[in-house]
This record gives sequence, structure tokens and C-alpha cells, in this order.
Amino acid sequence: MTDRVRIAPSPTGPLHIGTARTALYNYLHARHVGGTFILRLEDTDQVRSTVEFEKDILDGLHWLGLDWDEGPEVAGEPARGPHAPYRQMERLPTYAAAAQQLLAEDLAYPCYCTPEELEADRRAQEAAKQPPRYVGRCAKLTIDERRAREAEGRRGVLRFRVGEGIVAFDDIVRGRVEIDVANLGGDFVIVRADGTPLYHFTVVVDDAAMEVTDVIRGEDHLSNTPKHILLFRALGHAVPRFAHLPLILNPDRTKMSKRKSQTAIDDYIAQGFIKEALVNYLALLGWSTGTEEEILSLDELVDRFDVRNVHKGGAVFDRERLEWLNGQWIRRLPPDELIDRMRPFVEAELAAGRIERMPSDEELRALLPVIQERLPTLGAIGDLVGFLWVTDLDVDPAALVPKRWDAATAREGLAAARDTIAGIGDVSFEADELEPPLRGLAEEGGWKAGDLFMAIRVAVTGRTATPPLFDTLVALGRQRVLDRLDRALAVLDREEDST
RNA sequence: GCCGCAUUCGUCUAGAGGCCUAGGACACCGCCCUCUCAAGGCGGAGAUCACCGGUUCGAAUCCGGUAUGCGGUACCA
Repeated sequence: MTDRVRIAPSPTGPLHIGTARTALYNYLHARHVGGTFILRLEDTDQVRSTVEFEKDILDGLHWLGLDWDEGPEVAGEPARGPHAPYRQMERLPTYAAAAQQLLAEDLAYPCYCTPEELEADRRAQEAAKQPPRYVGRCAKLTIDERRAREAEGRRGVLRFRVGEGIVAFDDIVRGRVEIDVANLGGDFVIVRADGTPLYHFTVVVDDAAMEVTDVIRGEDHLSNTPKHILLFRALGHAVPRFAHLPLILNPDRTKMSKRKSQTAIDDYIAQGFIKEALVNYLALLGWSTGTEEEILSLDELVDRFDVRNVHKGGAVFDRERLEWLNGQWIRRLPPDELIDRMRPFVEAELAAGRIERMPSDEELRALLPVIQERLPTLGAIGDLVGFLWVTDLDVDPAALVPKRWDAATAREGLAAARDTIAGIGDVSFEADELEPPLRGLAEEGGWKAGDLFMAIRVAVTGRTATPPLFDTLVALGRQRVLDRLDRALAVLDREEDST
């Protein structure tokens, strides 16, 4: 049988970095071995699950390019795959049947303990320095006793009998793991009093029903795996293989969390990280090719991926490295592609009022040679060249005066530069045509070219760090360059008056 | 507390008994390039391979213990 793997997110929050990586590893495995990648929504936590989160997760996975072979119906699109539905709240009858089966075979039993009773048990165990576990008060209730509770109007939960013994399994990444059933905390609840099933139960029923062969998931489920194995056996199903992935960590090495790190994929998208970089980075967080290759596309990753090489230790999420990879991938984007991906970020600048007009695609294309290698993220576009799309520039008078110069020199230099530039015709307004005369001017004035250029740069852009000056002048256009130089001169004059 | 898992430069990692005076990358520092900023090139600093014992002619690699960290221990997933 070919491998069947799945990603089973819970729509209780936006797509999380950790979920994205788990999805990626499952996807890479499926594609590498020619297996099937299934998406299943685990929405049994009705209190926290929302359709908005569900959409967010699906959109995020699509954005990353992780397309599934089998999954739920979404927005009119019918469900794909032979085991629909793929949304747990639509599979309630399946769980009810499985629960009925366990109950009939006495592998599970109704428990009528109240929250108060359970809380008291827990407290007593704590006081006695015992590990918390269900004491089994309802484990041996007779049929009559059960009826009596029901008659009192009590609604029981369903508990699974864990029995005793050692549960062992060979985890693909961790090797052999053995856990004594005695440490599982006693018979655990598989169906709530309101009849809805719990995670440990649904995950097993579904993995069995969907014929999942390899469960590739986060390490936080490692300790729960014996419960799953017991359930698979009780239900009479084959136990799948397990591969527990190392956790992604906060800088303090605790499990990555919203409190301490940015965990939503959305946020990275909004900042201008591109999917190629995110996929590449996530793939290498906890796995490596074993070679020194590190810039890898999704296809190249598929080609090289092997779950058996996944690491055991957790990995700290390093944003700096992600940014570096992002820059690498931005530089590899074809021009049209870059423009398409950049446009929303320029639009966002416009919407935020940081620029005043939307540049055309031609304008953006002309800029590409000087900005492509200067963008660590797409969101940096406004910061880099936003000065091109505003009418009035705020210029700090102090910045107009290069370090080695005084105000008078700056005034003189800028005035001379204005004349020189004014003398260059519109048709000749190209980088190659601008540089020689301005260098000549610096020489005549006895200035260092760098100082003159810096004064001009600040005058026309308002910044000390910009793309190359002459390309920048061309992008601004002759008239705007002259206007801004005039304004800068006026600013310098005003400063002089006020001192 | 109990159970489980983990531990190589600050970070991501290479490493499957001799090729390791531990390699690469990010970040950091310096130099080159250069009109600034990037990008790129070159170089540097940075790891007693958590610790202690053992096995072996030889251990980052095998075994045992200790420590530390993390995860699990819900009518969350």
C-alpha cells in the first residue's frame, strides 16, 4: 500500500508556524514517496473553532503551495477523496458508532463522576504526592447502577479502559519508545457528556477510517501516542507508523508561542516574506539534506526529503536567518513575478498614506535592477524607495550637510549641482549621462565626490541610504530633482536665517 | 510530583569509532568592491561536541549514570 499521510489542523487560531511545518513535512513525505496527502479539519472543540480560522488555515496552506489530495469541501468545491467528510464535526455518526462498539465490548464505560468529585480526587492525589489519575469510581458500575444515575438526570462521559501493561512503538525519528500504561493517568474520556467526541478518540477513528499509514506530527503528541495505540487495537485497526517531529522553539527554548514569538503565517506574509523562503526555511528547521545545500525549492526539497533524517532536538526559530533566505529568494524571482508580488505592498503603503500615488508596472520594472537586491522583504519597498511616490518630502536640514562639510559648503554644492543638472536636457537624463558632469563638478569645487553626492541624495530623497544616486535621479525625473534641490536650498537658507 | 523526549559555535546544522587540530550557513567583526545602502568576494572571531564514568589501540560518534531543558499528564488539540 502506498503511504497515506495527513495534516490535521484544529481551526482554533490562524495558521501557526508549527502547523505549517508539520504540513510541509507531511507534504514532502507524500510527494517524495508518491503517496497521498490528506487534509482533515479537527473542529471538535466547538468553543474555540471558527470558520474564519478554518479559512485562514486553508488559505495559508494553499499560499505555501502545499496542496492536498484529499480534503473537505470548501467554498462550493466538493470534498475530494474517498473518505469524506474530512471535517470532524461532520463525522459525528462515525465516532458514535465507534463509541457504541467500544461500549458494547465493555472496552469503554459511562462515567458519572462530577467535576467536583474529580477535582477532589485530584487534590487528594496531589496532597499524597501521587500523580493525577482517574480513580475508576465508575469503572465497575452495574447496568442497574448506570440506570439509576441516568434516572437522576446525570449525563455520563464515556471513558476508555486503558488496562495495564507496556505500550511500545518504533518511532521513525525517535526510535523505540516504551511507556507503561500505569502512567497514562487512568481511564481517559473519549466522549464528552454532551456527546461530542474528544481528540484522542477522533484522531484514531479517523486515521483508521482514512487508512493513514504514517502519522507525522509534533513531538507534543509523543506522550499521548500510547493512548492512540490502545485505541487502534481496541477498535480492531492496524496501528500506523509514527514520526514525531521536534518542536519549534522560542528564543528561550520553550515551545514556540504567540506570547514570545510571531507564530501566525499571516504575519509573515503581511511583512513580505515569500513562500519560497518560508518553505525553504521551515524545511530546514529540524531536518537537513546532509549536504551543504541550503537554498532549495519545494521541488528540490521533495526530491531530497526523508523523514528518517529528521532531527530529535527542538529548533529555535531564527528570524534573521529567515530574512536572509527571503532576500535570497527575492533575488531569484523573475521580474514579472517580483512586480506582481510587490504590488500589494506598494498598495498597502498607499492605503496607509505613506505614499501618495501608485506607480505603474513600467515604473516598478525600471527600478528592479537597483531594488531587487536591496529588499530583505517585500514590505521593505516603502522604506527603500517610497520617496519616489510622495509630493512633499520632509528633509532634515542637518542631514543635508555631509559630515565633512559645513552649511555654507552644502548650499554652494547643492546650488552648483542644481545648475549642472539643469543644464542636462530631458532626453539625456540617464544615469550614464548624469554621472560625469557631477563628478566633474565635484572636482572643480574641490569636493570629494562622495560628499557632493550625499548632499544631493539627502536633498532629493530625504535619506542617507538609498539605491545608487544616478538611477535614483532618473527615477525621480529631471523636474522633480530640480524642484527638490530648490526646496533643499530654501531649507538651508531658512536655517541660516534662524541662527 | 510522575512519565517521556532531548542535549555539537549565540542560532540553524554537518557528523553513523580513526578522514575532526569538529565542516557549512545566519548573525557578528575586518578587508576588498564602492557615491550611501545593499548585494557580492576574501578573511577573522566563535563549540574543552552538557557533565562524570565505562567499552575500545582509538569516541562528538557505543554503553551507564548525573545535570539541565523541554513536552505530556483536560469533558483542549
